[in-house]
Amino acid sequence: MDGQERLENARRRVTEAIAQNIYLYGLPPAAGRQYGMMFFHNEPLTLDDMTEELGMSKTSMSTSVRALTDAKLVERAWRRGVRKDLYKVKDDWYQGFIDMFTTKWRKSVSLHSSAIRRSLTELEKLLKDETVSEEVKEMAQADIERLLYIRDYYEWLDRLVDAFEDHDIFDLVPIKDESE
Amino acid sequence: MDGQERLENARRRVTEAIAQNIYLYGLPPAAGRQYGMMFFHNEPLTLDDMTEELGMSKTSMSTSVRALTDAKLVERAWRRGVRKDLYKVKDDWYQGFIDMFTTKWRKSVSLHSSAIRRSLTELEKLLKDETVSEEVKEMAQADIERLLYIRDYYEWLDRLVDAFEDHDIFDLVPIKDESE
DNA sequence: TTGTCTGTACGGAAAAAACTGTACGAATAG
DNA sequence: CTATTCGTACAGTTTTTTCCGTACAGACAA
Repeated sequence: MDGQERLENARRRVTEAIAQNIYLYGLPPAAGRQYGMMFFHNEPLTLDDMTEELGMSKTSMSTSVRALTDAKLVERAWRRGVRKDLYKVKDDWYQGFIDMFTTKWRKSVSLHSSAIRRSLTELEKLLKDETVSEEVKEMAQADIERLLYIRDYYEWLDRLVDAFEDHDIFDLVPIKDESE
Repeated sequence: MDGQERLENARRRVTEAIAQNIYLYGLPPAAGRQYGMMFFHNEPLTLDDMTEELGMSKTSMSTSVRALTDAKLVERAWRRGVRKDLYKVKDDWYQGFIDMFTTKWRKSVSLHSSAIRRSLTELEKLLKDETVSEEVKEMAQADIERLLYIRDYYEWLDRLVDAFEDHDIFDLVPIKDESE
């Protein structure tokens, strides 16, 4: 086994690990392989480069590089004299994690919060309604308590996302200082 | 619209929000609907209850309640005199979030760490090899630096998971005190 | 033991997602 | 202006995932 091959082995192992975990970022494994491939290239790559490297269609490269860009894992690069779009991996993985975490959970919080708010007011109204049977009111009361609990939970989750977005999380879990 | 119906509306809205976000726990929407349904029931439910409530097959109920259990979102309950298996939702959503977070990311860290470790030693060996061309060695050197960076990142991620598992996260982002 | 009931493994059907090739709009070069 | 080149929308195909019905193993009752 020559040097080139051993180098590729080392790269492939890590790339495969990325591919198998990229689902945590909501992306399919192929996007992970694409990312891994880009990660080990010094130069920004064009869609055609990727097509050649991975042996997949250019359309696939286009759609998944877009997904990677949306996920803030990849960004466009510019280089004078090159007309094609160039892409490179963003190199701050800590920020990448934070971006993923905040966008995913912020969306979840917002969706749930509005649903909870609406249902709560609807149930409160129901409690005051004379025409509603006592039996239904009891169930509504129980539901309200449940909703108040999860409302608090989502409020906590929102503050958790804040803590990541504002980098307060690094106070609790600091990044290892290189100088140590 | 009568009271019963309005109650069901309120429940359905929240359940649908759950269904649309349960993918964050790695589960399909149907499992989310199942969870939502269970959430609004006071009593633990059997598989047959769920089949009736959701109009889905018993096999589906079985597989997805297992997935929910594995995800620590649901647990088995016992009730004397009932031979069938009973299930209820776990009521600590904070712990549920932590369980999901830790299992998912711990697995990711461990997979990556071992891949990185292996590839690093392979590349180090390659650097010391006389027969390997200088050109390849340069690429290997660049790869090593990249791998050292992400090794630090995963070490940080591991500590982050610790912070959740050990509940240190509640120091940074406290749960709202009910008495306030 | 035999009969009944419960949960799940398994194979196939239905639904969803990923991937490809063609075709076209936008941008640039000449 | 025309010709070329790039990226992506779209429709169709392939692959993967989800869901169902049957059948069976295990537990319990009698």
